[in-house]
Amino acid sequence: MPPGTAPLDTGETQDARREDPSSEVTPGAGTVATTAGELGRPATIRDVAALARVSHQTVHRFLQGYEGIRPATRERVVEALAALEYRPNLTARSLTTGRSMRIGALTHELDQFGPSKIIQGAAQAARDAGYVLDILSLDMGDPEEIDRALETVTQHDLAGVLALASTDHMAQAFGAANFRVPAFLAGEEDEFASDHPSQLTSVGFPALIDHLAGLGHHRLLHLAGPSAWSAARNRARAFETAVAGHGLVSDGVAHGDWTARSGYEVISALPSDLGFTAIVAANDQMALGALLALGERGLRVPEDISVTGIDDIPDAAYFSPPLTTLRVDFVAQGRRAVEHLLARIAQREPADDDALISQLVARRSTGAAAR
Amino acid sequence: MPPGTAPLDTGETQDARREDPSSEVTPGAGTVATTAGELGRPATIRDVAALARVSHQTVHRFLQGYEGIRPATRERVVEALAALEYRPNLTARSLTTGRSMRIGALTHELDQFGPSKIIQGAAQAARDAGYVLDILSLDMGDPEEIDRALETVTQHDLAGVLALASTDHMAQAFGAANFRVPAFLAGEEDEFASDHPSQLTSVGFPALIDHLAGLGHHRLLHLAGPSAWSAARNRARAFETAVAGHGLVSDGVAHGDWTARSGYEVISALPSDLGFTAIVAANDQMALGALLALGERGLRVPEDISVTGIDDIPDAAYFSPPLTTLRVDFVAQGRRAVEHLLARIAQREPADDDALISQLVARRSTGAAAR
DNA sequence: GACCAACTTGTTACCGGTCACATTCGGGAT
DNA sequence: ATCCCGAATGTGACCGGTAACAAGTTGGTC
Repeated sequence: MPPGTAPLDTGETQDARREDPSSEVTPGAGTVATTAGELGRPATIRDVAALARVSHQTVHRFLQGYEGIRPATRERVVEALAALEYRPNLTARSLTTGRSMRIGALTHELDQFGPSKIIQGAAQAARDAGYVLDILSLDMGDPEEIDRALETVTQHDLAGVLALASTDHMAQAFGAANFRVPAFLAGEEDEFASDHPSQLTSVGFPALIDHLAGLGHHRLLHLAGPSAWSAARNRARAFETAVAGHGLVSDGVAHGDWTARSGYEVISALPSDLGFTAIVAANDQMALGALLALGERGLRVPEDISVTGIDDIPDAAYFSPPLTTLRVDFVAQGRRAVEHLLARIAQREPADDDALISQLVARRSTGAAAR
Repeated sequence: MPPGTAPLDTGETQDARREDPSSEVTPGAGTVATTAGELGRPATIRDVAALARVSHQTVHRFLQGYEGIRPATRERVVEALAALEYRPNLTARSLTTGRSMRIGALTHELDQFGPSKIIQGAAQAARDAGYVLDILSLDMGDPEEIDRALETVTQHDLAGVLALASTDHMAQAFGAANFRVPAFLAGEEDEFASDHPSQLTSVGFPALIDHLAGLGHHRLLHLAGPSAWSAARNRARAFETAVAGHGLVSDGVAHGDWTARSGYEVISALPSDLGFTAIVAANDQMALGALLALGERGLRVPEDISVTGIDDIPDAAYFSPPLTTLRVDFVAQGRRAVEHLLARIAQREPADDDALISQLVARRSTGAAAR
């Protein structure tokens, strides 16, 4: 279903008004009493009250779901509400209550699979709880960017802030920040650790290494992400742990920057005599680059060498060959982060969550070790 | 630089307060006069005024950049502002002014390359203009989703709404909606049309077809997107036009759904005797699927058949083989959409924009036509 | 029919900026 | 010194909800 693309147009425009003089207006009933949908200011609670010939407070009570309103009164309110197409002004509401129903999400690299999926999950969870997720996508690289974002955040009164930090730099900046509202600083979900509650080897990083070991691989190369990323470190650590646990040999760690290009370059630069028989890339993109580099070196995958990724991006199933990888549930991570934040906002303990466990997805990029 | 992934953590938390009793408090100067960063209510304009021994209006004037404030007075205000760590309350501001500095962006499929890049550009442009972009990612498929989103939009008073419609369904829903604020409904940027102002054949869709023609290809297959997407129709139309313009033969149009899977399945399902020598996919993902399917059919790319995509997603350069494609500037599209909206909000004419022209990126997936 | 409690409804003030208007201040001219 | 005028500053109301409290109704009881 998902499209690969969705660009924009020359721009149809539309006006923010509508002709619909379907309702009656009480003549002289206050300043406004505009007809529904007219271009004038939207109806307020007092306009509704005037039309219904009650006090604004009665309208307010109705909107709050208060039961003790006489049926006759209630009916007039309902009618006025409909006639004026009343919509509560959330700005005014949050000014008095001091609470808003908006959560700010500070993130970056939104064009990447992981972050965007996390945001998707977070947006879902927020919406389910009646909140709106305001996404503030930071442009890293600009050092002032974070400061400006924080400034923004503190001004738009938010119910809470979700700070999605991927790198140490961001984590540090967020950690030092004074958001003035409940904040939840989320970093890397360490779901690859082998000391996980679940001892199953059929899932998670151990499953991946187990899979490779079962195919006869002994020497493995880890193609890691940049070490400033907690995700990269966690994955590298999980790799080492799992390798050691299986009595295999790590042939060292090469560092890329998550991109396919870096995977390509790292593998291309390797000396001609590869000591390992399998490459465990820290994400699918780098695995993609590795596949290309291996092909150019005349090595077949998986006959000569096996390659695995992490994430299971949608395209991974259609690489040449289709990539064996660990599926990560980013959406759940985003949802969980919001739930934690909501708990914090409500000043209650967050629900214990199940461990997120990545799933091994075996495809054709892994095969029996050569010779 | 971009990461392939960025998951979350077990959740470091942080409190929204800070110990910093660095500033002096005027004893008894009003109700508040809290020390900076304390957990009490944030300082208001009146708190600042009390501390500076001026009226709230003077503080207001200062904040507005009013020049006519006596130096001595000004200094007291500046000090009070700093001491109390004053931050304007944008909620209160927009309540009175009736204007907010927030733009809502209705979109969907945010996990896809095109949409996320568009949003990135839109967020940039919005920020440059001092606005914040509130991203409302819709979950298509749920028919009520759009209605709820519209409800949300009308309640959170926004300066304007950017409706990014990819499909006819969404365009229709947005078109029928009453946003009550300036709105800009953006659809597919038709940058592939061959009747474009620019007659250059070195860019855009004609360049792609020209490239293929130059390699000796005569019969081409278009692997199109779902026809409910305006982008799919535009690209298909541009394909037909360009093909006709070069005296080539279109071998028909096959429809996918933008995914690699659909590209794979469509190409796999083709009869064994392919009449064409090149596949022009409407996006890179489908081209990826096509590459895999062709490989499985024993066809080499580009020796036996050439394949092209559209978008130039970052991974396309590392497909096996690297994909010849048209690079589309989604970021610019997003930026442009926001600029149009801002013009509409300011009730001025939008600046004429240059035509967006996709660039041919020739890589190794295209080669001389077989035989 | 009077009286009281419970139920309905209304009144007023407030949130934190902004706006329109009023008032006070300061310095030059007389 | 006095007067005047523009510059500087202050006052009060308002935006659209919400909250606290007050007032008006209703119904039941004696």
